Amino acid sequence: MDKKDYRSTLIETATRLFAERGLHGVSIRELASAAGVSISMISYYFGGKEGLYSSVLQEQFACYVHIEEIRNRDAAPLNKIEDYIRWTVRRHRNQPYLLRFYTSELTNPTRFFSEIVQPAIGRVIQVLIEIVEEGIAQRQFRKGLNPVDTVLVMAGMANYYFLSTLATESFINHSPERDEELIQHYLDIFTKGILV
Amino acid sequence: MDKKDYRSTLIETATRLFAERGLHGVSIRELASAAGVSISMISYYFGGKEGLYSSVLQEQFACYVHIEEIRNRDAAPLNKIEDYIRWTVRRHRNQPYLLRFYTSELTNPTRFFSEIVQPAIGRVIQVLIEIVEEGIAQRQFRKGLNPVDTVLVMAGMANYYFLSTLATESFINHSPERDEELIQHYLDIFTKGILV
DNA sequence: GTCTATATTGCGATAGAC
DNA sequence: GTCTATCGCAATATAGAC
Repeated sequence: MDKKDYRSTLIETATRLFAERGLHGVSIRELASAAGVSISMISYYFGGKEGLYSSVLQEQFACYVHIEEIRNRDAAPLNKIEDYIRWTVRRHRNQPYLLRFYTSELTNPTRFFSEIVQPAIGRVIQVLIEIVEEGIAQRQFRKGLNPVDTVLVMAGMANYYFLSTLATESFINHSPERDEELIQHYLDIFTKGILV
Repeated sequence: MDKKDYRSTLIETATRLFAERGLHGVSIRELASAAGVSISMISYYFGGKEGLYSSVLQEQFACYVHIEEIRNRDAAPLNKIEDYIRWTVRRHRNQPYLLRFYTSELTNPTRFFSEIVQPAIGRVIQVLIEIVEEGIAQRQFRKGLNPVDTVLVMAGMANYYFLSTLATESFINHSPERDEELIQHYLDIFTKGILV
C-alpha cells in the first residue's frame, strides 16, 4: 500500500467496484468517496465515468499480449498448451477481477467490448487453434480432432474453474494451494480422457 | 407472437433487456416503453423493478430441476454425462438469454443470487460429481480421476462454447446446425483425450 | 490539482383519475 | 387494470474558487 497519486488510486478503486457491480452498478459519487477524492477528479483525469471504465478495461486486458510469447516459443504443441493453462491460472490469480470484466463484457458488452475485449480474447483463441493444428500436423495429437472444438474445450476448462467459484465455494476448495494439482488434473484429462 | 397479457409481455421484454444490459443497465421507463405498457404496471404486477428481475430469474432457472431426471435415470455414468451435455446445449438453444443471467449473476451477483442461482448451479455440479464417482466405482472411468476437477472440465467445456460466442463469432461458426457435431467432438475429447 | 456548489437530467415509485 | 402526472431523490457533469 504505497502512497499513490489520485489517478492510480481511482483506477485501483474503480477496478474493484466495477468488477463487483458492473459499469452501471456504481456511481461516480461512490467511486470518488471510496477512493477518497472528489467526484470532479473523475472528469479531470478520465473525462467521465466511461473514460475511467475504459482505462480499467485496458489495464486488465493488457496482459493478453503475452499470448504472443507462448505462440513464438520454440516448443512442442503440448508444451504450449501447458503454457496456456498455467498462464491462464496465473492471470486469474494475479488479477482477481479479470474474469469479472471478461465475462461481464462477453455477456453484457459495453461500447468498449469491440475495441478492447474482443481483440484480446479472439487473438488467444486463434493462437490456440494454430497450436492444435500444429499438433495434429506433427502427429502428436489425434488426426480426427476438430481444432476449433478442441480449443474451446481447453479454454472452457481453464476459465470455468474460476467462473464457477461463487456457486461452488461452499463445497469445492478453490484455494491457490491446490492450483498445481488442478493444472496436472486438467492436463491429464485433456490429453488422456476419462475412460479406462 | 400470440396476444399476451401485460404480465407476460413484461416478463418477455424484461428477459431480453435485463440479459443484454443487466439489472442496473435498464430503467423501468425503457422497460415499460419497450413492452408497450405504462411504468406503473411494473409496480402493479411485480412490486417494482427488482421484483420483475426476480421473476425473470426464477423463470430462467426453473429448468434446472431437470437435472434430477438425469440423476435418476437408470443408465451408465457415461450415458448420463452425454445426457448432461445434450441437455446443456438444448437449454442454451431454447433459452438464448439463460447464459447472460448465469454469468452475470456469477460475476456481479445481485441479492437474488443466493436464493435462485446458486442452488440451481450448485445442485447440477453436485449431481455431476456423483455421476463421475459412480463411473470410477464401476471401473468405467479411470481410477486416478479427481471427480471435482473432472466435473469442472465437463461443465466448463459445455458452457464456454456459448459464453465465447460474442468474441469468436467473426471466425467460428456457432450455428445450431453444427450442435450435433459439436456434442460428438466434445464427448470424444472428454472420453479419449487429444493424444494419439 | 483539487475542492465545493450547482445545473440538469433521469431515476424509481406512487397517488389518483378513469 | 391501466393510465397520466408528479414527487423526491440520485445520477453525471462542470463552473468557478482556491
